[in-house]
Amino acid sequence: MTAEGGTPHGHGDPTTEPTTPAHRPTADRTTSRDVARAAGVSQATVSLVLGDKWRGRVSERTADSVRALARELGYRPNLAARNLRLGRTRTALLVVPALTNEFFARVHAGAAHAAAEHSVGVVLYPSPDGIGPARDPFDSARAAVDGIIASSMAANALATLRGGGLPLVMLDSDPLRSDAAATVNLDIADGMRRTAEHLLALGHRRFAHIAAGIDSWTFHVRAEALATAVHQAPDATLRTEPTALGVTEGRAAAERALSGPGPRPTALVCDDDLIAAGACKAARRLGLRVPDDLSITGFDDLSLATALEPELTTVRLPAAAVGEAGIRALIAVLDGRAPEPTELPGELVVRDSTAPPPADR
Amino acid sequence: MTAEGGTPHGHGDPTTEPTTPAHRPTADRTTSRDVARAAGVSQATVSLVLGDKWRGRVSERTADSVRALARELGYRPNLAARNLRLGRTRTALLVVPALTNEFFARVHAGAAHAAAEHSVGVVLYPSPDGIGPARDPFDSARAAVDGIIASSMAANALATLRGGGLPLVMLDSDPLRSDAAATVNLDIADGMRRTAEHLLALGHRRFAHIAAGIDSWTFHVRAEALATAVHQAPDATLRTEPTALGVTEGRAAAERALSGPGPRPTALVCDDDLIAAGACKAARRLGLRVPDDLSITGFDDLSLATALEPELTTVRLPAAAVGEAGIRALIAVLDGRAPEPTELPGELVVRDSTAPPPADR
DNA sequence: CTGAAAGCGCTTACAG
DNA sequence: CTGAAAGCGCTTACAG
Repeated sequence: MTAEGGTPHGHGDPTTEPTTPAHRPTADRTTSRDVARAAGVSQATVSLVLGDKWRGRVSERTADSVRALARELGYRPNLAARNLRLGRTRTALLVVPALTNEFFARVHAGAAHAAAEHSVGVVLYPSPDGIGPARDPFDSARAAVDGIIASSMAANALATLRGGGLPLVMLDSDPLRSDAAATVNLDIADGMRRTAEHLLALGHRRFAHIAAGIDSWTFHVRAEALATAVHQAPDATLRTEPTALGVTEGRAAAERALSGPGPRPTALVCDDDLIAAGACKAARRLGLRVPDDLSITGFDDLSLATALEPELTTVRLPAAAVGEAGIRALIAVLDGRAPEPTELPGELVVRDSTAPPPADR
Repeated sequence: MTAEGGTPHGHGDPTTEPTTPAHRPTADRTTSRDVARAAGVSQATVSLVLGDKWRGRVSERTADSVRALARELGYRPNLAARNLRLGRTRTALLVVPALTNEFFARVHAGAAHAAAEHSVGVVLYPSPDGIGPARDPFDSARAAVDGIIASSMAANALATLRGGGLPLVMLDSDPLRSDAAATVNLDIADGMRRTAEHLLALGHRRFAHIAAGIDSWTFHVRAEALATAVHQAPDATLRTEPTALGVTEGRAAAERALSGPGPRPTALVCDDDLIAAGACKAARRLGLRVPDDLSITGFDDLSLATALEPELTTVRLPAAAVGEAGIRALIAVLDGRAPEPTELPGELVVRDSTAPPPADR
């Protein structure tokens, strides 16, 4: 298996070009040596010119001719060779629970964007089991990387990641309990607090938390912040209904919350927008109007939030900014600089899925 | 910038270990040489044992000790060196228009899954401009790859991709006009035909196509197939309203289609689920009930399709299977085998957004 | 059963 | 202003 597949060798002019040795694993790709030969200069000169380090060391004329020949011959530097020589790859591994979740797709987009600005590559490793530890990111991604950025990983997923001895940047993870080289935090607690205060101000007192049943920092914080904020109102009640992430699962959990014993909650606080979408469906099934009979909030502000009707009140999380900050922090670490600790705010976006509870109308 | 950041060197035992040369770009990572030295064997033996090619060539005892030492020292092979030596990377570059579109996230998931089974890595390159040509995927992704898989690219995006001289597999693209090494097709036309026939059978005659205004094969086919199928009914009419991909954009286009001159269409055929979600919002704004007053169909069957109310009638595209087939085709090409041409079917999923037109009720 | 050697393609001191 | 040489860490014939 070579890069060019089964194509037979087809050397240039065998009379001017010395015969290559029999063992030739990399097929017929143009190398810097080929360019050097064509230009009548040394390999070093080619490297200097193409690496833009030639000023004052190579004549303008030579540089021009090298560049022309390189283009003509379709020369592309062999990255494996460069990486080996340089001892670094300028590539970061981004580990996320699942890319089909738009939040992580945005984190990736932000990371890729920031990385491109610094001529750094991003290799993605979506943890196969949704959340949870990748068995071996190094084996599976197979990429040579300089460092790792991991987002929103479950608590027990860290060990595997630290195995490589590579610098690790944690995103949306416990800033205290991490031995990461840097962290990028989201002020999740503040977002949840604002949500609760918004609902309390509307008059809600009976809350249900449709909570992602995932053992990760980001969801623990949501639960705690919600409980703390709700109980500021002495007469407020809060029950919790755990669910997997997803519309169907969220619907089932919301149905349980709405049809359980005791007085029905008037506000469903959901741990993300997918769950909230499910909660909206549950409400409709039970004949409850949103927001007239029931208020529902989400988290993340995915595109789903405005695709729904009514549009979701939710906490906007700057996912792309998280990815960008992650890359910047990693680059700082790799450059031996101290990364500036980052905490990104969320923003409560009030839309049409929240209103005063029915009793108050 | 080294892999370990600013940490100072900290060699093992300097009395037993010869001093390393001054220039040491790759910090203090354990190499196969270190393992060999520790085990008292040659580097070759380490390579053989760890590459599982030792049977009959190295004693069981030696192999065991090498493995133990490798683990103990935390040895990880330098991929750059291996890639250079082998002349291949076992890595594929996946180029998609935008990862925040769930369809492509699923294509990636399928590709990553199939790739992992074959110990192949996938590096992702989301085209920055949404659709359209990546400026230079090789520079930006910076990964050394053996081949490229590109999905649903605009017609003019191909040239850049072929620049590398690497084998190219095209997904969801024109099977005829491609000089790719292999293609994986989706039977888009059939899906659109079934959609039209479903609506015709319900009694619809006035159609509007809310069409993605993107110059790519996949959308051209949708337009053609719809027009052909609709015009099987001699009294059917079809107007087209172009839009960018997205909920907001789809809503605006649907509003234009619904409030244009002439009799109002009774069915809105949308080029994807996001546009359809926008169309649903447009209907509600105009006081039209879906599906009683207006039928709406989508394409893709994203999770959005069932998050909406009513749930969307749409064409399910096997996105993950597309990604898987892409990887398999690329591996076949790289191995010098002829890839089996693949055409994956779509499936019309009838849900609650389509019904007979109001006149027939 | 094991080791010494070559070489993948690149970049960077170093010598002229 | 330019070239010859070394070496990154690996794998694979090849020689014993």
